[in-house]
Amino acid sequence: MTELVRIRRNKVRELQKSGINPYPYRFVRTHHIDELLRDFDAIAESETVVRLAGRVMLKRKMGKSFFADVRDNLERIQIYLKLDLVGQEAFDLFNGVDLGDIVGCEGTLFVTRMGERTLKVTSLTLLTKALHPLPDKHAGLTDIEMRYRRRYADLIVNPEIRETFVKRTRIIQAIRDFLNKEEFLEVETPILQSLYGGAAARPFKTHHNTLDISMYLRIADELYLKRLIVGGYDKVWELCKDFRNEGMDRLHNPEFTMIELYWAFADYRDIASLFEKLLREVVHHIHGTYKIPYGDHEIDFEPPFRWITMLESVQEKTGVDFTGMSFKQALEAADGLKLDLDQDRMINWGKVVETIWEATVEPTLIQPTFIADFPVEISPLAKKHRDKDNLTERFELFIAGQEMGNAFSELNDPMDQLERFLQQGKALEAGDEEAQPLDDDFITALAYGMPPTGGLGFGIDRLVMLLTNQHSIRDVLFFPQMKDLKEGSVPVSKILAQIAADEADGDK
RNA sequence: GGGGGUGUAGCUCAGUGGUAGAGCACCUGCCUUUUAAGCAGGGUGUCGAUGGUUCGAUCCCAUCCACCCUCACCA
Repeated sequence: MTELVRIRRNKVRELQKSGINPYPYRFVRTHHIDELLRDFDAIAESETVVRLAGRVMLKRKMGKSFFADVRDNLERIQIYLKLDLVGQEAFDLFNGVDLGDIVGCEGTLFVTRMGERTLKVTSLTLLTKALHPLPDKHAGLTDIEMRYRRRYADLIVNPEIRETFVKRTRIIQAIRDFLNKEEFLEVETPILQSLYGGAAARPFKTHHNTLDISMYLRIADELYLKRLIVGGYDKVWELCKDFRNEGMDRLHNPEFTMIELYWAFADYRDIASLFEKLLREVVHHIHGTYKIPYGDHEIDFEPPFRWITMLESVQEKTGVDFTGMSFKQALEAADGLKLDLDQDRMINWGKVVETIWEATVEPTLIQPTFIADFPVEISPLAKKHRDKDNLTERFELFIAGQEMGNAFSELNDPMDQLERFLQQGKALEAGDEEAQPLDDDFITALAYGMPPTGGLGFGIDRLVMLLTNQHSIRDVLFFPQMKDLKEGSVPVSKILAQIAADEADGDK
């Protein structure tokens, strides 16, 4: 490794000695490569002189000429460079070019004997010398750890994965366009908070030196957006980076992105219609159709999505209707189902229903399905159902067996909300690190009166996974969280420092 | 946290209780329409780390580190 870098570094020094800057400032392009390929015949026929820039990915020497593949943002093209045409200086320059170097080329287009569309170079500029060798030219970079740790290298040699991230951006843009059209106001609320809330999760804690107070990275922006509804905004939303100090796996990264939106004077049915419409538009915008592949499945986003209550769905799968049962009756009924259930979790009627639902219904929800009317015990931020005892006005949307959104008719009774905070406070004192602390100012806001409001939160990372057919959150994040490398790794900077030291010695 | 797997050259990977291998990359030479260009020559390595067993360990054992899968946890 050191030897490979040293060879390239020596080329840099040789260039500098002969007055060539291996890291120049600017190169004016006339075309991107995709544009050249699109209008190839016309540009070739008119012998227009074009200028392109990109990274050298392949290089073939043929005596007094070279062929090379150059890639820019979107496309690759072959360049042809021969001594007669470019002169000895440029020929020698290109002879020293390594795979991974970035070059600028000027020339005209032609088609080779083998039928390859090619740029005949008349002038060559080295734009950046790469000191680090590129991964193998055809095996590429497959080591998943290296792909996450050095995403830039992954993006260089696996250009198809760039598509996933472009789609991610387009998905967010489509959502933003939709919400703008629906007259939702995009807002920004604090990420750094002196008090966290709005979800059950352990926060990341930090310290503000000047104020000498503890601060937290937000775990949700719910409580701030609701304050804005109190303040009189009708429809607000935020693209929010949230941070949760919890386990990591295929579906969880400590830093992730959600969208939360709140809509005054609306209830959870209004939210469901809005969400359905939003997904329909986004899916169509990205795929041009409503049917998309995900793993072995084909997901059909053609609305309306199925709407079924949690209790109905349980009855459908188990034949048992838990409606109106006492806690004891529910436990007995659960026992009769002969499922392998975690008994410790089933501490009340709502938990029994949820546990059975998770075991029997959740994995079967492949096509978009709204599960509605959750038990009140497991829905502390949702308003009680207007007609049904022990239930709340809440839904979650499931697609491909994964939760894709969570919505309520929001709880806006300050007395009720205070009680729930006090309960949470007890849990916090008892050692439940995920319990929510009392947010006095939020209670104050509710005391001023929050109109009836529907709210929705949905994870962007998971939506992107769904729409790009990816199965790990790390594949839709440019830079997923990784542990630092300690033993056994030799940082590139150490190699460069060694070479710098050797050069200093040599110059004496 | 439990279970399973992986870690060898810049990259992709073989392999062995006795001085470490291939392809590509890289270096030297030849080749002016090649294309995974070709031909001739050259191994550039902390075998993830630390201990142990052994005359001798990359290999066997222990501990640790990183990553992946899975279960548990998860408003």
